[in-house]
Amino acid sequence: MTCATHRTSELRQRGYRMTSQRRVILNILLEDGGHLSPTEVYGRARQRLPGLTETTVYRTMEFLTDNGMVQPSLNGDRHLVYEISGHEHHHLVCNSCGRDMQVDHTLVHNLYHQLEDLSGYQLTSSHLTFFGLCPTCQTLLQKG
Amino acid sequence: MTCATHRTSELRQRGYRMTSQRRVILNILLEDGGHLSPTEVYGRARQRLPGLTETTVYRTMEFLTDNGMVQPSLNGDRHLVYEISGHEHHHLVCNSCGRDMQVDHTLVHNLYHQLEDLSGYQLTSSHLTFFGLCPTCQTLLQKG
DNA sequence: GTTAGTGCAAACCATTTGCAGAACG
DNA sequence: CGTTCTGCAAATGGTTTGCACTAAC
Repeated sequence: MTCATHRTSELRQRGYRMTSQRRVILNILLEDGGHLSPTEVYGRARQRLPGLTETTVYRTMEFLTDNGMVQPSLNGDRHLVYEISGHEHHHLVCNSCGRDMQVDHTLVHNLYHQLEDLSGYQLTSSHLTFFGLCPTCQTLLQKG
Repeated sequence: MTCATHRTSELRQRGYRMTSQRRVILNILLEDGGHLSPTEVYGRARQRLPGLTETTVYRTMEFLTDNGMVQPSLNGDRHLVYEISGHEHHHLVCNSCGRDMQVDHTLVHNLYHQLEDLSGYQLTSSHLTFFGLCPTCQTLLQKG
């Protein structure tokens, strides 16, 4: 079963429909893998789907968010951006040198299950950033 | 040394000034402890400081963010909100209705230690947000 | 006195809404 | 066929900008 048909049936089960607009927007987010603003999504999607409107992009982003397929967040300019769900990446940032280490998602798995059990929520994604001092900066600070 | 004077000297060291506007806004965020939108901050701050403008609130929020004193994030409605830095509390947000549940920090404690052991980092703080569907919205979506 | 910061008013741009028609299943 | 979904156009509202004035130090 392909990615697209899987998502289609997922929507159908809930009484929604897979449209060309939703398919194109999903593919754009999948291909990019990063954060895109509604305007950026619109700019790319209209090339594949002339006649598409920004209104539809906004409504689609909200719809996909409600269905757990995309994830909203803020970019550095405090503007709304979206990324496809399922690409879990977490950050471990050094306050001193700014080094950013990726955190393996398997570490977070246990926490996920504990959270789901305790809250009743069905988790789809997360944004985790940890701040601290990396090993190098710890020794540098100790030397003074 | 009080909280306010500490922040004042912190700013002064960088060539900035502590103003009544910045002090009031910081206090409001400290007292609330939660997430406030620029409009909410404005609504509360103008009561203590008549004549304050929304422009100043926006500029102050950006300024405090750049100086690490407040933290921007998204609320459930995908709107920009701010909270004071240094409060260790984590979020569990429903993608559908926006309900936001607090996550007990003790849950995250284990993860902290695992991360420190594995990475060698010395953790100081974190910003954790989990997304998913709350129990209510899970049943609503299944009905369609 | 010098420079950072604020108020004001206007512009800007992202986002939302109502409604009629099109498309999906 | 019925309901969901989209396009259109217009309104809304959050956010930004330029400039003259005020206040911090």
